[in-house]
Amino acid sequence: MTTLVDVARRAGVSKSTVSNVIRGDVPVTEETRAKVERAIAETNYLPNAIARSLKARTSMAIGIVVPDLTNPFYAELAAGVERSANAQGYAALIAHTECSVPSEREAGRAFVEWRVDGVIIGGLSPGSGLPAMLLDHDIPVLAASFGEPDDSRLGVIDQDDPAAMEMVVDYLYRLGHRRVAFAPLHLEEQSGERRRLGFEEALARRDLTAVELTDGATAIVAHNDMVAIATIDKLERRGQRVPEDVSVVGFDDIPLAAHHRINLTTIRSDAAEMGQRAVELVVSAARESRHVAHREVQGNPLIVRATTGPARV
Amino acid sequence: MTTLVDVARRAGVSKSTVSNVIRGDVPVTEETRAKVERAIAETNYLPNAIARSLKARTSMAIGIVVPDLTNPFYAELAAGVERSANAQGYAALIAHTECSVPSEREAGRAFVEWRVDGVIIGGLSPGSGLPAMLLDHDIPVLAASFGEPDDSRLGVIDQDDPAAMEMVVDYLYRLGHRRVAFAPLHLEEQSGERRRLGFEEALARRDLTAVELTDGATAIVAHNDMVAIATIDKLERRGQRVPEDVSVVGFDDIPLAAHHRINLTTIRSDAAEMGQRAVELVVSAARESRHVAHREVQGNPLIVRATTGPARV
DNA sequence: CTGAAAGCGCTTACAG
DNA sequence: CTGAAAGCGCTTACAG
Repeated sequence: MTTLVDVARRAGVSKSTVSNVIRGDVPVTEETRAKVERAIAETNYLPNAIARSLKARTSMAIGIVVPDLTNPFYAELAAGVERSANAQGYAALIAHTECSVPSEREAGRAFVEWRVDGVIIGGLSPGSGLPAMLLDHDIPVLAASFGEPDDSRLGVIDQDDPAAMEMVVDYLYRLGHRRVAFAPLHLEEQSGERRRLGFEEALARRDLTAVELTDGATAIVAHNDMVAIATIDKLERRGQRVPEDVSVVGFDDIPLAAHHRINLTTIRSDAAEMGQRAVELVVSAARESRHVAHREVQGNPLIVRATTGPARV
Repeated sequence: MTTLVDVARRAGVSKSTVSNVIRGDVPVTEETRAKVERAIAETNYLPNAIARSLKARTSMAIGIVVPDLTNPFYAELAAGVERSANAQGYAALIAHTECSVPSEREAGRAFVEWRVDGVIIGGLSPGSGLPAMLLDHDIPVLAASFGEPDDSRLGVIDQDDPAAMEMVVDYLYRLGHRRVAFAPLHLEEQSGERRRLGFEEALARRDLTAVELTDGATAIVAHNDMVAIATIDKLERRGQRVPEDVSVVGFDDIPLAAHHRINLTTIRSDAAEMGQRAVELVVSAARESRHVAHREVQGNPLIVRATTGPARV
């Protein structure tokens, strides 16, 4: 692999000069610039980012951790992060953790070893030590789509789960539903409990309590769209009709939710834009070598489609 | 951020010694090891991977490029790659290109600047210069799920698109379909043409030629499951029934294809296992500093489900 | 404007 | 077994 000194030798200048023309923030004679550029082109030289990072003390890389790339919500979040990171000149390191504590620990270690300039977390195991670990190593961290601000250094782009659950329960209540169940995530995820709690509190305000999934629910509120879609699958294979026998509502509004054959009532959440905003916040924190320490909440409207209807009497 | 010399100072030894206990391949007194380990624990030290990489001349990172993370096929491929890369101690750098030539160029530049040890490509724009560029920089490259072996240095885990298309067309032909159309990808992708070509050749063998999508097709073969699912959506919104009026077949067998409400007839392809195998091949090539230069073909069975039926007469 | 020198944080022979 | 030294490929003041 050709290096800076190869180029310098070929162009007959010092390596400082080559570095100067590459970075472009030091004036250079038109003539030397031409010589150097020719040498670069001839050797197909591309600077070694590793060496540059070592000296510059910034990796120009940002980490992203998602529980499950296979869930369109996280895929879009990751894609959004990747796109805007690149646009700002950052590389994206990805970790897919399945909310397993060892994976999270591994990802944390890798990210600090790589000295990433920031990390964006899409989901975590309950009580995960990842954010604190990263924060303690002076890496700005932002929790996207979840997160109690238990650590004031943490950045958060949150969803208002309780408010969303209140809307959902209100809507179902008006449709006459009194036996409502919650379909949790298969993974133990941090905000999982928060959604379920919000759901239960909304029920309690109406003097209702959640029923078991298998206990004759007339409506099911799922932790997210993927769970909702899987729930519909199970229900229908058992011969129950959605929404005639049971209503189902999701969370996320993944693209598939709008499909003619799915047509899922759900809570909208904009993963791509969340990813983009997350990068903005993290990158500006990194540039000022501080933590994000900022919290904002995304609005989450209810989208009514065709998997919900009046309660069966 | 604490460094090796901080640890050395605290432990009262040289930095070589600290390095020795960390890497563990040079014998060290039990006593010094203990001192060093204590210093490491007290300072929360984690070695700087960037410095290590610079010296070791291997980044221990592998790049992955996918056209669209949001397509479950690519998401699973990426997840498979990420998982096995991590298992082997490699970090995963991701690029989402949407088959745009500038994104591909950017990704290529970033990967060689980072001196990644190898890259796995899930899809590319037609005639893309990416593989050659990487290969010329001595980075092993593997094309997963597509790829003419136009460059013998390239690794390929291919699908036998012509054989798959022959199976599909054979199956539809037996069901009586004679007016069959192809639904292409919205992105211009390299293997897109190959699938369509295989499809047309299979038709030609039966003295048939493809009809336009809008020209009264009784069956539609889609480039992949996502396209098939979108096609079903369009068809049904127009009031056509699947499969009564028109049959639809996909390619990939993404998890959703098996959903009760979708139940898509499709060609199976195992993205996760392809990702894992790809990492195996690329990592062993990297270790021996050679190109992958190996080609294998994944088997792709036809999975008949409920979006296909006898041709409407 | 250009170049020599120091240094980023490690690893790796090589002495001792 | 332990440490001093050189070097990975850059960048960054600082002379000239």
